[in-house]
Amino acid sequence: MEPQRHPTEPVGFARHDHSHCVEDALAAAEARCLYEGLRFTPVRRRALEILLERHRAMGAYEVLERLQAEGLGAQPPAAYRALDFLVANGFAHRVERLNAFVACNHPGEDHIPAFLICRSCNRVAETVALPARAQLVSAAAASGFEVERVLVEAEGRCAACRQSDSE
Amino acid sequence: MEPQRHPTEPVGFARHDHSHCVEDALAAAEARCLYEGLRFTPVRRRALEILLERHRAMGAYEVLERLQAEGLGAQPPAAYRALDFLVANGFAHRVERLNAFVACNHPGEDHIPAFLICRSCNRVAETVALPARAQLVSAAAASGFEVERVLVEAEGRCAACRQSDSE
DNA sequence: CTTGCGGTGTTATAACATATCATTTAGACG
DNA sequence: CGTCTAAATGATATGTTATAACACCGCAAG
Ligand SMILES: [Zn+2]
Ligand SMILES: [Zn+2]
Ligand SMILES: [Zn+2]
Ligand SMILES: [Zn+2]
Repeated sequence: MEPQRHPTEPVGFARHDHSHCVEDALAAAEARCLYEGLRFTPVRRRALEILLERHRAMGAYEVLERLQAEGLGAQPPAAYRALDFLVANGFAHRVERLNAFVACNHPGEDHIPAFLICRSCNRVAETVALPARAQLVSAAAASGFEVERVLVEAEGRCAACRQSDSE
Repeated sequence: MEPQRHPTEPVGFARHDHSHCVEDALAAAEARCLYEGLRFTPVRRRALEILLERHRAMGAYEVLERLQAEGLGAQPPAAYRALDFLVANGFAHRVERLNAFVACNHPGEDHIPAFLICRSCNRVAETVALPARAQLVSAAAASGFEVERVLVEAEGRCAACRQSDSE
């Protein structure tokens, strides 16, 4: 119900002060919405908070469950609408491989995300994919294809899971 | 029901001799299965043929429909099993963005596919993503993440669709 | 023959996503 | 302040994609 307070919760695959990262990201989102005239409604705010709390990719129905528990929308469309808003405005990304959503690690930075997805613990780390995009754009140009959006996702195993495997 | 015979049917976004390309790919798959001791059963063979005929990304249920029409399996698992076999052995790829499958353009070549997906006509062209993989692997190494599989998909518009747009 | 394994048939259900229409709310405007 | 409008939400229903689970069959090794 309330954010986890352990100061070294893993995010992506690194440890960090989780309580601050949730608060900061939420505050930043709030500020940016105000600035850009976007409506950061309770459902949307809470949906982002849910993604941030876990710092994992979460399915829409998983988010929905938590919204329901607090009376913020009871049906699938509520969750999808909130998540669509977050994705459309760069507060979160959709991870195609998992049919799931994850809070953005570089909000407000105008970037092309790339994801590292651990197939054991399902955690997701976000990095950037600019070189991949450049390569693809030039490859595409040969056939007259115009690239609008690029999606880069790597599947593998994170350090922690590889470690625990060999134990 | 029977393969399209138009000699300049588009594949990916280029034109080519489609009738031969279906036959050739099927024969090559057959040969490779024989060589590697894989069982190229009627359902699997026909599923690949269906993907090749269209040379588009097809949903599992779309493939299923066509299999059903020929009495080759009536339920979803039949299609998923056949498609899983094709993907596992490199005869086809899964396009995550579309939750769909497409016959491989470089069978037997041990490659990392990248896809160009036209958001208008839904056609898919396959190209290669080696540089993207290298970049990702090195980015991942910093956090101890081991990349096993890389997925690169670009969304945009093909030459034909851009053309017809401006008309 | 018989035993095991891979492939298939079949049922049921899980998981993900959207169309549609009614209702409410927030803000713009006169 | 009222009233209009557009955006957001509520609610119902349904569509789409994917898998779990178990039964059965055929083939080939032992
Ligand atoms: Zn991001
Ligand atoms: Zn892990
Ligand atoms: Zn391929
Ligand atoms: Zn097109």
